[in-house]
Amino acid sequence: MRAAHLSVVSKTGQRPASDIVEFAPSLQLTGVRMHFARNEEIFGEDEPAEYVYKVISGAVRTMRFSSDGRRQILGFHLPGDVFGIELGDDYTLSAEAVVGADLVMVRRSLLDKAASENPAAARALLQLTGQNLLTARDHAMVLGRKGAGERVAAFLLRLYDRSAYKNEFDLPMSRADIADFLGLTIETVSRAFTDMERQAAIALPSSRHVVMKSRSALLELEAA
Amino acid sequence: MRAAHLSVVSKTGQRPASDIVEFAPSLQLTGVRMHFARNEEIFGEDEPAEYVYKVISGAVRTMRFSSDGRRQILGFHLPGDVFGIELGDDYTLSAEAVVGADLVMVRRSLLDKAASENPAAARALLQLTGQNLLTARDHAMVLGRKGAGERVAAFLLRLYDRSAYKNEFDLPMSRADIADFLGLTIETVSRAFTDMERQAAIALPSSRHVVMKSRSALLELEAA
DNA sequence: CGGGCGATTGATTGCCTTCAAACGTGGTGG
DNA sequence: CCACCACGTTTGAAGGCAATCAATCGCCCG
Repeated sequence: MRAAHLSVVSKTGQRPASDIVEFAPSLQLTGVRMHFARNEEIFGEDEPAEYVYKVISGAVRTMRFSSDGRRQILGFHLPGDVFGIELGDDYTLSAEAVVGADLVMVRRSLLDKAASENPAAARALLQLTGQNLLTARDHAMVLGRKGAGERVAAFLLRLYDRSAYKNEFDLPMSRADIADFLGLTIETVSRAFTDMERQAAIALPSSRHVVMKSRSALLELEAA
Repeated sequence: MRAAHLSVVSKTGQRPASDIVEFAPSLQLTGVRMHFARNEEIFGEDEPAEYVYKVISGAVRTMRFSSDGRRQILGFHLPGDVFGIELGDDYTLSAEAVVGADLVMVRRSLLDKAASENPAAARALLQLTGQNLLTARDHAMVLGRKGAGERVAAFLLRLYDRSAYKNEFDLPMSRADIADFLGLTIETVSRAFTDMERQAAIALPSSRHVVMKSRSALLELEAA
């Protein structure tokens, strides 16, 4: 599983197809489209950072582990998102497919070359990194200063804003993923969902499908 | 206080002096040296991001506030550190001097110009942003998955590693600052210090002076 | 010497975790 | 087709850790 992408053949047997990744209007690079199965590793921490990825469909989680095995999910990546950008030689986090996912992988050397030759490309790369930084800081705010209910509300609101703006959306990730993203436990996340349903802020036709019943109620629950 | 830097004269009456900031060996820009008094605001969130700063002496905290007033400190900046880099028009966080601090402030337009004209400068700017991202992710790990004692131990270890490598060092910031950085309360931080002293991992001749007695003990306390 | 602020310590509360059990659902094999 | 199993989720009960509330201490400065 670990080296699946090195051979450019996923263990699920998908054939690669050439594709184009648009990092920005002025930065388009060719890559290879790949499919990863649910829970399949895309890359691991400390491996050489050879590729950059863009999500076509599905969802990806990036994460780090502490020495005693605790997992912190640093982000979820949805269609259109780019992940796996590194400045050093190795990945500083791991990535796995949350559900079956189609990705385009672009050789990192291509991106580096574009950035060094083309100021607009360099600018786009900086923008992407800067955006990641803003997101990480927002998340630090959530982790450092919000209670359980507030964290889950913030999570749903952010996911809602990122989804194609419909009144309802699917959660690609499990309660365990959400818990490890928010610094909580599975049970606490589950209870928060139940509470929000009880308060008629959302409805849960199934555990992975969320109906927004009152965005403003969620905003209040987010509090901070 | 808020607009102190716009006139390039601190309210403490220091006269500015021209100075050079080295962002990287290949990126040196001229700026103005300024002094900020303890707790003086350097810039505020949503203000135009007109300057970038480098710490000459003292210490600076960058932070954000939630709507209900809770404060999250995102980082402490010590001599040699650069802060205040933004990609958008406005600052996305606030900065204050933790103790009296000498800073060099460089017009952001100078940095942008250098980055757009000089690939090495663009590279240096990207590196700085990327380093900030790594730091933010490390901190997310601390906030999301560590207990109180572990957080304080991690904080001390990181500060120790950043200090001129001596066996002891001063804490420029208050317990309240540490608490708001680690997502804890003043009391919990204080108890963690007391515990570490009791376990002979550190000594506290005064509340702001730390003597490293056993780095390995602290590493164990950091656990994750 | 007094005042004020930051830090420490103690007592109690409360929220989240932990431990435990039951539920539901999707997939598989009989 | 249905029984059964596995896994994810929900729910309940109990415990623990950090927050809160409260008081004292110590130190710097006036």
